[in-house]
Amino acid sequence: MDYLESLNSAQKEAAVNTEGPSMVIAGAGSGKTRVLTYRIAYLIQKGVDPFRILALTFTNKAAREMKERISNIIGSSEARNIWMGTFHSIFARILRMEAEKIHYPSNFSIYDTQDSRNLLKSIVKEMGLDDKLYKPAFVQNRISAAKNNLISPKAYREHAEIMSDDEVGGRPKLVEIYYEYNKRLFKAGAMDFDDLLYKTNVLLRDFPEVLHKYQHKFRYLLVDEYQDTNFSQYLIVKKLAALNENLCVVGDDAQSIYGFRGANIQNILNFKKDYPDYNLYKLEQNYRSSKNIVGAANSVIEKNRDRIKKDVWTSNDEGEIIRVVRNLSDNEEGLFVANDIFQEKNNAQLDNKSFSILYRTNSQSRSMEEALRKLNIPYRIYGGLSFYQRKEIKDLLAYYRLTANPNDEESLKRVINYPARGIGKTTLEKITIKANELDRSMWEMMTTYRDQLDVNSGTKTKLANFVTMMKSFSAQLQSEEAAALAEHIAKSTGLLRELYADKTPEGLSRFENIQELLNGIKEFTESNRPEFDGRKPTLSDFLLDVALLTDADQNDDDDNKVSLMTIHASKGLEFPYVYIVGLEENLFPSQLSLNERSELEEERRLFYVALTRAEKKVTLTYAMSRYRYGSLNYCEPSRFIEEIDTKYVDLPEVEERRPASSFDDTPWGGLGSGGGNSYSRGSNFKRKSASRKETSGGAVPRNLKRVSQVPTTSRKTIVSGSVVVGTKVSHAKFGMGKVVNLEGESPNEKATVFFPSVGQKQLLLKFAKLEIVE
DNA sequence: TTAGTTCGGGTTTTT
DNA sequence: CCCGAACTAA
Repeated sequence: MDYLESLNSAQKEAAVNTEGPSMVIAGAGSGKTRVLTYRIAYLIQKGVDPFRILALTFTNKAAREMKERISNIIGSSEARNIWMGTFHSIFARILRMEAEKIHYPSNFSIYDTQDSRNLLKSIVKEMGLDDKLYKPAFVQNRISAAKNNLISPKAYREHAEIMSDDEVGGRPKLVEIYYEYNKRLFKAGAMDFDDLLYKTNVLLRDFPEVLHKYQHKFRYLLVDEYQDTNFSQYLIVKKLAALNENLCVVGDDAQSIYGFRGANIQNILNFKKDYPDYNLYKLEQNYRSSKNIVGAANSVIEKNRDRIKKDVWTSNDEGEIIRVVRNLSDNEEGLFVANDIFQEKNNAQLDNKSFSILYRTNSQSRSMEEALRKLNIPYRIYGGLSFYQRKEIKDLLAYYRLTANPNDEESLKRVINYPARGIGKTTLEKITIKANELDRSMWEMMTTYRDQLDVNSGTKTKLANFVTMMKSFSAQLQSEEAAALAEHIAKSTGLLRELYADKTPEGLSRFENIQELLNGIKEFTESNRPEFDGRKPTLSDFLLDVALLTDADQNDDDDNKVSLMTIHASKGLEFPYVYIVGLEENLFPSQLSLNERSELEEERRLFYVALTRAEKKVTLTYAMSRYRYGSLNYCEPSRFIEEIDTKYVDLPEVEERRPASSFDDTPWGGLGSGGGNSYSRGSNFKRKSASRKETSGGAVPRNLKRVSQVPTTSRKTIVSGSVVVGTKVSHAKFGMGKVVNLEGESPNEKATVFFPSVGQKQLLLKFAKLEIVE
């Protein structure tokens, strides 16, 4: 077991003390995954049966990679037998096996966020409630929070505080929606994401023999990213670990970024209470990042009040100082980043995969993508609209789900008239109403109780045809292999034909996506995973797998690409060069976090996570204006920038009297022209932020201030209307040029100007202080 | 019933 | 800006 020698003493202690409860508090980049990997490898080499190890990870990809590493260490494929995966996928598997105990079909459907939102929408409508008040997203969050805290509809009604919250908010009927929502899920044989954990708790609570079975089965429990577990998950772990208490949780309170999803840092603090004689291991040496990055990250996280004291340090090089780059607009921010990556790549002969661009919201990826495409830099976006959320994929999957579980209402509604079969809204409405009346599922109304439907005979025939088709699929569920049945369904429903007929580029790509899905199913059918015990996987096995896939789980054949993702998605990853973009007030930190200290602190932890992804170099960027809701907004730099201890960071110079000089920071300004970007440790920057604290109100007055500033400084410069195509102008940096085009409306007029020295540039008139030459 | 259009409203992060 | 709901015409 010489592999253990590569660990430092704290890591090694954490890896080899396998008995009893232990908690590993692991600073960013401190080799947490290594400890977890080695600990499991060590267990197996000591003779523990892999089937008796349960390891809960944050993504399925993390699980897959860890299994691979363990296999390499122990030199056998035994590792594949470990129960390793996300909470959701592991317990979905267990629920499948135990489903009938809680009166669910073993083929229960898993509703994703969209499905459950649609269901809520129809419930609100059916109950005749105002959907402005009972917004589906709001209702969904409220119910999700309840479920994550194991509050049943009944407990919800009896909870005075919750009920009065709803009352005050003008939503007294929320609890009724919750009741109905659960009822409908049950009737549809479906669970939402939260149910997978909730129902597991019910199962372990109401069936002692089941609890005992799994307590005995799982002799060793490991939980990664413990800081991101919610109460529901906490309780599952506590129950399963109660017998052997061989529980190891690993986490870092400073990286807790899923509070919005019910994650509770208290779980880390409670550990002490639940297991008083636990072992605590602190991993504080960072192996990932340079001294500058570690120092910067530490100086930021110190600003949080709620935290466990930790002293993360590194013996790595000093490294490069953190850059802050200001840009005029979101598009120019993208151009800057793309140009900068291009340059860094050439200077140091680096791979694309050394770079990562991190942002707060998915919508920010667009300007980055466009700029990268312009320079032909290959990139890959993680997250956003994932493959499995695309319409055509969801449509086909809905057929599969309906085949496995005909009561699945959301799937039924999705496909009953796609491709068009003449079963329209009216018919569907009639079925729903009657189904609610008789307390039956829609499917039952279309089969057993079809006579009771008040529809004309033509429609009845159409319904009967649909039912016959679906029944024929269901009949083949057990006999046919997943891949064969999947293809059969795609063809005989007419869905494939429909997409094939569409020759638009989008249609083409939709068709390709379907092919890709079918290929994926084929691959799945041929994989022979231990959980199938040698039997061939069916379509419903595939569905379980697919419902819980994360986008991060997607593999890419060619992985030498720049990575683009949200900071949330970057958790656990590392890159030599990291660009954190959009560092603006109201974006990062998010506008919605500004009212609560706890939420602002979560944003700060998010920033901490972003910084600590980097090994060598961090570049922070922000834009002075950004398109949001389709219109231009002015932005202030994020408070997080100035929270970094100034010795680790280079701030841009801000010349207050000449805002247009920010052109110095534009990509073309910096590109090639060496000293173009002049930064100093910005005292101006500081001064500005001080004034911000005085107006401690919201964003609005600040933005107004910024806008009104502009005209007062534009005496000699071009104002709207004073320039036409052909006008000769002069720019402080680019020299003489000629206007070749004008677009946009005042005050956002954009001029395309040709400069002999640098070529064509797009300039916003109100920023670029152009002087008219003739 | 369908397809095509307009209109209004909403946008954090994710299993 | 992008989506879905509502409306309109065939």
